[in-house]
Amino acid sequence: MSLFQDLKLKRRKIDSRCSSDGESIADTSTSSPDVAGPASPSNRMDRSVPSPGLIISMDRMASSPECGSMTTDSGQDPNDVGEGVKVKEEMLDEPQPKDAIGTGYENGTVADNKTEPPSPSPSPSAVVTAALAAATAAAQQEQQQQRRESVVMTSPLSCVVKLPSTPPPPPSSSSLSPPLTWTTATSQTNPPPLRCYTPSSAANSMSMTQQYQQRRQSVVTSVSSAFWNAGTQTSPASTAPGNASVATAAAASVLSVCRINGVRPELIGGAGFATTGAVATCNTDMKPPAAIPPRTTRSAPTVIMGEAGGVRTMIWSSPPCTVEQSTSPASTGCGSVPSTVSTPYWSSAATWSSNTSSTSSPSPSPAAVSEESAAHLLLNLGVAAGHDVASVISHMPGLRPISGQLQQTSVAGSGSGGGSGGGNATSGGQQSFHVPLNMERLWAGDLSQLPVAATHQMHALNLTANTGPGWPMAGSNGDNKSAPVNTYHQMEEADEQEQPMVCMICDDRATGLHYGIITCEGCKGFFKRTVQNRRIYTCIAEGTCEITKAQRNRCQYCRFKKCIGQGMVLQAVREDRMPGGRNSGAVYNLYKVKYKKKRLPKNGQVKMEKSVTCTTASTMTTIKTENQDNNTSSMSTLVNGTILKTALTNPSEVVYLRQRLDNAVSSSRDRTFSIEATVNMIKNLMDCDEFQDIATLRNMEDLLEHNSDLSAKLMQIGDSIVYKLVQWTKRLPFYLELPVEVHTRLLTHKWHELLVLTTSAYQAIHGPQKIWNSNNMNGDRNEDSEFHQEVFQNLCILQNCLSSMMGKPITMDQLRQDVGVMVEKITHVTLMFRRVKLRMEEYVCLKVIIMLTQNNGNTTNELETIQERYTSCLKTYVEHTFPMQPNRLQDLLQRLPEIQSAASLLLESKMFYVPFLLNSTIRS
DNA sequence: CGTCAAGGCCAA
DNA sequence: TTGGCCTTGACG
Repeated sequence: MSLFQDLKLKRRKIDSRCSSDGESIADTSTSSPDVAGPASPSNRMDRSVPSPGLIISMDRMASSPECGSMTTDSGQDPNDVGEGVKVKEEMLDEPQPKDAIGTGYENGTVADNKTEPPSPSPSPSAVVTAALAAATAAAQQEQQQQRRESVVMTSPLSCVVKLPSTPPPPPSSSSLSPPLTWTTATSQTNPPPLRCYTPSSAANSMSMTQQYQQRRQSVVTSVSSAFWNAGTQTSPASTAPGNASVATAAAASVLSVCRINGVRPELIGGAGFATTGAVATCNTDMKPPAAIPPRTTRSAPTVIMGEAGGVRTMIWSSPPCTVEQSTSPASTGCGSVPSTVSTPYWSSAATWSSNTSSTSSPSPSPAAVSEESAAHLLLNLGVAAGHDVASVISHMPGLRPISGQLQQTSVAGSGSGGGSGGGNATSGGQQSFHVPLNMERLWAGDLSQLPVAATHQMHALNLTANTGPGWPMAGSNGDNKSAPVNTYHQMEEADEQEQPMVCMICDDRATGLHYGIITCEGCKGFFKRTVQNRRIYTCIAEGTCEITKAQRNRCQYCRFKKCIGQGMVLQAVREDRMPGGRNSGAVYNLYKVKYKKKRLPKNGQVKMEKSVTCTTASTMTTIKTENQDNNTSSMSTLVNGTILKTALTNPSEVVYLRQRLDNAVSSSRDRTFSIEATVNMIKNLMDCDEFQDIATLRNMEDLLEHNSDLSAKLMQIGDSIVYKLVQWTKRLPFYLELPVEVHTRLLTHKWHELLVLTTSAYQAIHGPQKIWNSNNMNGDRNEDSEFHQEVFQNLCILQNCLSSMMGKPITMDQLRQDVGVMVEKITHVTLMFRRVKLRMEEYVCLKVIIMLTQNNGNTTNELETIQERYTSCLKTYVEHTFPMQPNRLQDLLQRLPEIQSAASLLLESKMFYVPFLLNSTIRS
């Protein structure tokens, strides 16, 4: 008997003994987002949905200008802050994990000037760097608290609310005019630890109180926005009725009122569509561009289930093989179509939503969902999805489960019931309400669905979260040889040869692991045929048909939905239909069930216990060590034991562990990725990249028009840049693969290179294609002309912007002297990218590569490994996509030093150039 | 070489 | 169309 049989048996036995499992899960649903308080241990499963306490607190923070009033709560004297340094110390004094502070913060302070790159005007770079560090520090805290799963949700907030409520005494130095604040106000003897406390701003025309309020709010903004928005789909505003973000409302609309030709869409599977747009990033504080639509990508056959006229139907989003252009690598793999947006589900859903309001829908008219309800729904998605969503929904006017009643889950499967299906909606722990699952987001790091996923994984593992004595989890050292364990062993051995494994879909006799879960031959074949032939099923009932061995053929729709819900992986069905062999690691990573491949020995239980008996606390350390030692073996170890063990000892960590495992899987050096894996990796990168967002700064008009508040505007832009970079970092697939302090260090030292690359790439990809760019006989001279024209154009734009901003003319000579070389370098890179028709796929790889490039020789194995991974990824992509351009990869990589050089000049320049250099929208 | 998870075949 | 059985081929 293989291990999955073993696991199945165990689960069944434990299920029968631990019927309270579902109750314990359901308990968490009682925690309302409206109730401030520490995160419950149950909530720890969810890495993304803020704890209720967090949400409320941040809402208060964001809405109240008197955050400082909370200082009394933490015992701080509101007046006991005279300068920014004090603030920094307070922030650092927070009872947070030491490693949550990290070196990045220190690097980010101007006080630590030795860590700053040489700059004639260090303040500007330090300004952004410090803000970056501040925001990242908050992110660190968040990540730490998430990793540690300790209830320290208030810690990041404390660092904010401890900001003094009264202004610091005016600094003695500096009486510079506002426009020069950023460039020359830096006093080497009195460096601002945070850009918000730049002493020079004392010269501003506004009162010190006003300045201070502004600065404090700015800190609040930078810290809070980076914090709350990290990987969560909700915003603090979501908790404020009437103030829910557009994104939140849009997402709620997707959940509740969208129609495709009258069909309520319901994403039930596939790599799915992923949006990194509004929902994930909308921030009322930072005001990201509202005009930018949610960027949506698609990578795998995606199935949308909906209903029309009471008939459940299933729609293949689009023929996966026809999405890609002929030049795209994905043309070889339908299972992993990348990149280009094609009929995005979520964004289209928003459109549908808006259309719904103006057109009559054949389906029952969508209930008007209040924003408050929508916010509540979103807030509860992660927490309640795996529990008792119905109870949540039932309290929301206008919201109802799809089909108007509880239905078989599409996410967490049918639980212990096996073939009990959705009819039995109240069985313990069984999810009864359909919640759209965006698996791509989940795998990309958005773990807002984590409780569900964890539950799912538990089911997939055929285990329960029960960690009671009935489960042999610590037997290796002999200290767990309790009677229950022995009893269990005996029972298990006795049952082992009696009970066959059962299909997770229909409870028929299972024959093994098929497409990610344990199924029978029938369900295996059914799933394969459905995916291969892209069949469309409908359910004449309500999409809640029970799937058992006897009834499985009665409703294909519900059968397939259950397949998806139970975790069968669409991508595992091979596009090329090649028999035998193994699927790629990328596909295998999507599997819900990972188990020991080798048969257990006769006394295998003992050995297996050895592989799963580490304590949870040592899990991360174990992984890290394994990664450092040997990727292959560590992966094997992870697959074999760690996830299983974690599932046993601490189910809330399973998904996190899976992410580590996924990273480990793809961490093998010298690995040549398949094009499918490459496409998936690139797609993940693209999903987390706010390309436009970062290359098109907003509020430029404000910056140009109101020079009285210039420093504040610049600070806001700096905040925005920092915020976006931090958010990008946190969405990176390998985010959890590196310590937070490493991320901080990388951003601190690489932000300018990232911005230059982003700007150049955006200009090349989305910028105007100059007319002199084509059809000229004299190529060299034409390129030269193009270059000089573009440089001149950029300088003119810069000149106009600066003149407008500063209220006085800026001579071109002065401009050339200051930033001429830098503009030339950036322009050169841009032109090169434009000539080679740089693709987004390449850009996102270059971005990661350049960030991980260590110029000081301090390259670590981890960074190197990740960088090599994406270099290999880029190589595969380029070779596959541009087979006729053998030098393309080299050409692209050769731009990186140029970017670094330009970025270095940017760092040395006056920082008020940055917005204009980076903002692609003001060009052309 | 055994294992295992793909796809294929074909009778029902 | 289903599903039991077979073949295939990567992997350890």
